[in-house]
Amino acid sequence: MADSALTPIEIGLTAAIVAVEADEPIILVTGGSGTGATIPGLPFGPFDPIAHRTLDIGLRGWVKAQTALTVGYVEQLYTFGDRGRHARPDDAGPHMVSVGYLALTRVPKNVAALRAAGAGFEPWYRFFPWEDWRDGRPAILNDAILPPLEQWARAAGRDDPARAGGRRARLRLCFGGGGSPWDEEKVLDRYELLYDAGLVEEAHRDGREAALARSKMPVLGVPMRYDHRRILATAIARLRAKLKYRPVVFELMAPEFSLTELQRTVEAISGRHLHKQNFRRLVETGALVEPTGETTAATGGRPAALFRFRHEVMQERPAPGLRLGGRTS
Amino acid sequence: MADSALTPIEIGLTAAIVAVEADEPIILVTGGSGTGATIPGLPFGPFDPIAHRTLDIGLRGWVKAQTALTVGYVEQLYTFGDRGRHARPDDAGPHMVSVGYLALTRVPKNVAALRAAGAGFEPWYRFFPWEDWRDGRPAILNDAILPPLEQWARAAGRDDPARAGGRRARLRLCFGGGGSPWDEEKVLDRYELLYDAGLVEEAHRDGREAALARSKMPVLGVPMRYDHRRILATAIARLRAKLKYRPVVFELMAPEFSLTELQRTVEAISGRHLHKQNFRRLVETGALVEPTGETTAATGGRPAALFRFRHEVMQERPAPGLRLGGRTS
DNA sequence: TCAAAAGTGTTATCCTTACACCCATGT
DNA sequence: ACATGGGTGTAAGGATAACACTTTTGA
Repeated sequence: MADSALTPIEIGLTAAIVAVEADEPIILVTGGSGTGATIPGLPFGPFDPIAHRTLDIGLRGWVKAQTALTVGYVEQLYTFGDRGRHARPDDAGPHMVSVGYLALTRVPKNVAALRAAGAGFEPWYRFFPWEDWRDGRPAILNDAILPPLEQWARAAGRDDPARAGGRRARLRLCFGGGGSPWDEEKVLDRYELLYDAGLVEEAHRDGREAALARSKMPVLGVPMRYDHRRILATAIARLRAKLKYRPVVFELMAPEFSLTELQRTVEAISGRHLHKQNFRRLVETGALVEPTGETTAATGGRPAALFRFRHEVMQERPAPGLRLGGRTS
Repeated sequence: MADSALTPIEIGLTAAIVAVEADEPIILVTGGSGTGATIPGLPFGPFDPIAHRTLDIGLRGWVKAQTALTVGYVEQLYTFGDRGRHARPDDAGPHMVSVGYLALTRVPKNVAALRAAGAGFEPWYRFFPWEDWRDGRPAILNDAILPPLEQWARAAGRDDPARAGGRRARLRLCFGGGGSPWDEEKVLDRYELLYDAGLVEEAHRDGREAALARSKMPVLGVPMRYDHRRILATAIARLRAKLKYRPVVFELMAPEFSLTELQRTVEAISGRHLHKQNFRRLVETGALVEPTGETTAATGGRPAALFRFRHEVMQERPAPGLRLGGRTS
């Protein structure tokens, strides 16, 4: 309980750097599909306590130095000290703790610099295809996810009926069904359930091949290095939640935008459709934006009025966000 | 962006271990008032990646070993890598990153064991007297907090009027007034504001004595070692928020309790009064508890019916908590 | 003149808030 | 009998969810 000698460990800062382009949320990955054969991962950098006073400053430091991106909003997500999760059981290398971060940015002009560094932006729904409900319930759920999950729940019942019930309840809470609605914020819970059920490649890699090999299931979504997909799941969940009570969307928008563009961006992140009128009322009654007076030549149809974010709201109201209510629309 | 050598750092796990006794939230502190002359701090232990697979397991490990407490709920709060915050500028010791945790427990029987270890439970409002609104607005706000804070906001206006406006807005958002209500969840924001204004001892210690010495202000609340009070503020804020959408209160209750006891506990944590009928309806419509059939000989007055937590809710509904609405009652 | 997207007005419903009153026990 | 805390029914107000329709441009 008092001071004692602490074990030396290395600390890495892992970032989910998010932007939105063409109504698609994208994240910066290294070693992705475009750049080579290696499995994609999130960018990360070491934390050097001598050069940087705080973890946040350290993160901004290496991101700026290595990617030439200007990240605005930065938020710490979670700290993982997992051995036996992203490390192999026989791994005897130096121990590492990684601090996960969410960072928001605008889509950059000079993608060339990133490509040179072996990095690029990828749509995040490649890694989580079941999270995009904008065109209705994704087919992958009924085709490839729920059947093996239900089998996984049943499988526990052979020895222990109560455990099967617990698994079924967990399944229902995470993936909806049986009265429970789909909750777009439970991204991490769903990923962890798939991990536990051995349906994502990472579970295999971490030594759970038993479950995976036994069922010969197709692996769901594009896997990532270490536990980076878990960090990305945390980032998506946090961003989806934060949208509702902090005006963070605007970090992802151009300085001027139409209300439909704003709605499309919110929909892209939260992965579901929103009711147009209600969305507009929320934005309006929240006094989150102000008209610039300009209009834009639309992609077709009537030109849209342009708006900009009212920075003042942050000093006016306690929780200025888009309190998107319950279900779909 | 790729792998590179990481700086070795030590990692400490710092825990805010919370219980509630006699309608008072208490936390475990080391070196507190009862035990000696040293300044109180939160208990902490090293993280040993060899002995423990994850950070959470590591925390449970040393808490169990050193305090003989059974902590139920455990939640990671935040990771601080601050130099220049809890360390002195001239500090050249080994660098340390501390991971803050919130842990909930029942009040223990054998306090003797804790005392022997130089630890004990203290009411958390000693460290944050302005956070307890159960007997109405605390006098300390008007007496000792708001006047110097307003002066601090005005002081910035001499060179830079806009900055004074920003400070005033921040003050209003954190401490209410001018239409903004008091938000009991902004515990951390308030502490950080007081820190920035030089009104807590920790700011002095960290090298901000200028502001403090200039105004010769009385120091607010009992200070703590390092940045432990900041971690405690984070813990209180998180717990107050979590109450509303997760049934965490029950970790702090005896297995059987009356509804008034439950309400008193929630009030103790959130630091404000609740409307009796509304509270009961919330508990009832939430189906969070079930009657045991027993009653208890009350402290006076009619005997109260006893209830127990319905563990099943966690498998039934998505976010089972006490959705305590807006203002006071 | 027609397609395509922008933009608006209104109503039913639920949830939150607040009120005021009755009950059972110990002294 | 009365003080003390336990326990309940019900109405007003506001926020949310859902509805269908008009307007303005480019092809």
